[in-house]
Amino acid sequence: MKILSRKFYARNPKTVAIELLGKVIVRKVGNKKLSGMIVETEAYYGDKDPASRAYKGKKKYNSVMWDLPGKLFIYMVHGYWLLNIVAHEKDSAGVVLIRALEPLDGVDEMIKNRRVENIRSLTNGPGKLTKAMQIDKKLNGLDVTKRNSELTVVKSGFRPKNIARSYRIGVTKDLPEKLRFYLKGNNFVSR
DNA sequence: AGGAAGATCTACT
DNA sequence: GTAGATCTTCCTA
Repeated sequence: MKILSRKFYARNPKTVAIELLGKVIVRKVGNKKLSGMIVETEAYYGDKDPASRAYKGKKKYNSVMWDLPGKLFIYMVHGYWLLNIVAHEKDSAGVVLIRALEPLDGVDEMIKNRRVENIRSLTNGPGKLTKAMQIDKKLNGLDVTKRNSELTVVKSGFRPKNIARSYRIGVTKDLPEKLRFYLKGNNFVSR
């Protein structure tokens, strides 16, 4: 399957968030392959977005938000790592948060990582999928457009329809715009 | 030193 | 379905 190019991410975060639905995240751990289809995303802007990590300006921990589109931005909230992909037009900041996946390859391995039996609760939340796929701070800044990366995003045969949108989840200061996108009816969306 | 943060789990009504 | 405890950085004072 074809890896998404840098150009794909070099657009408005909202556009990228919508188009990432139905794509597949491939995580390589040693010789094991874990993968899952993206079923839920949220868009975050730069300094105009009070919920964004970029809102208060460039800091050491968030500087990758201004970096090349297609890089990973990973940070900790309430004890969980959250997976974001940098997406923005030239000279700005922005990311797309990956909120939920539908597991494809390596389900056994994910069950081991998560210590749950229920497939449905394996990756149906932003903190859960990072644990299932062994994603943490070490992958911050990783370029997902390179074929040999430990984590890549590829096209798939899925043609998502029934895309629904809502306000972002858990955000204390949201924008007056619906920036969460998910596949309606999919069993793996977070709520 | 103290607190907030894009969440999750558990234990209930 | 909601409520409360707890999770681990990084920020602010």
